Amino acid sequence: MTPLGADFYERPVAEVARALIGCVVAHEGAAGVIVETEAYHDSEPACHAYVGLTQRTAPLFGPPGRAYVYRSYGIHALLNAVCEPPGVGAAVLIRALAPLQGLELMRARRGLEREEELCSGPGKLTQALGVELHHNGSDLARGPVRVYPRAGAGRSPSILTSTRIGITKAVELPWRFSVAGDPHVSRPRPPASVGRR
DNA sequence: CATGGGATTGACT
DNA sequence: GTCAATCCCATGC
Repeated sequence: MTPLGADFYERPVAEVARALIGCVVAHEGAAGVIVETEAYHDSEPACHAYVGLTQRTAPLFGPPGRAYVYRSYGIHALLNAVCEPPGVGAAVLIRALAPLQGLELMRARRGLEREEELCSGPGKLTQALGVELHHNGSDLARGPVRVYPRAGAGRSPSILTSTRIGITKAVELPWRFSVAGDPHVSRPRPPASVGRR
């Protein structure tokens, strides 16, 4: 299986966020299917890159297909995929996974048993996969954190479009994408009626 | 150099 | 439902 290349990420960030649903993230003996994402772009104030090029935001303005990992609330590492051409600050936040492989490793890292709780949130999935701050800027095609295309010939999942959560600015943008009815999506879960496609 | 604010989670009332 | 934990870094004095 060949990981997704830079060309996959070098297009409008909301488009990539939707396309990443169903793709697979793998690291260090564990992997999961992406069931929830959010898009961020330097043109809107909820995005870290809104402040322009700084030490913190440099990876966002770099080449697409790299990881942007940062610490949230002093506790959690959050994983993003950098998108759009160099010079544009944009990324997709990976918000939730359906555990696929390495479940026992995930349980050990999380200190939990229930499969639904292993990766159902952006801070949870990084802990379950063992993704840390030092992965910031790493290449998502070359690893150690890798992203693979949607598996097999199966139909694409039914995807809900809703507003992003946990932010205070630009809350109206419909840039949260999730698999309809999937139990691994983080809370609050979008209502089943919102933006179904 | 000091300060303030999070793209969250889990424990507790 | 409420709330604290805890650290990076952007900003302002």
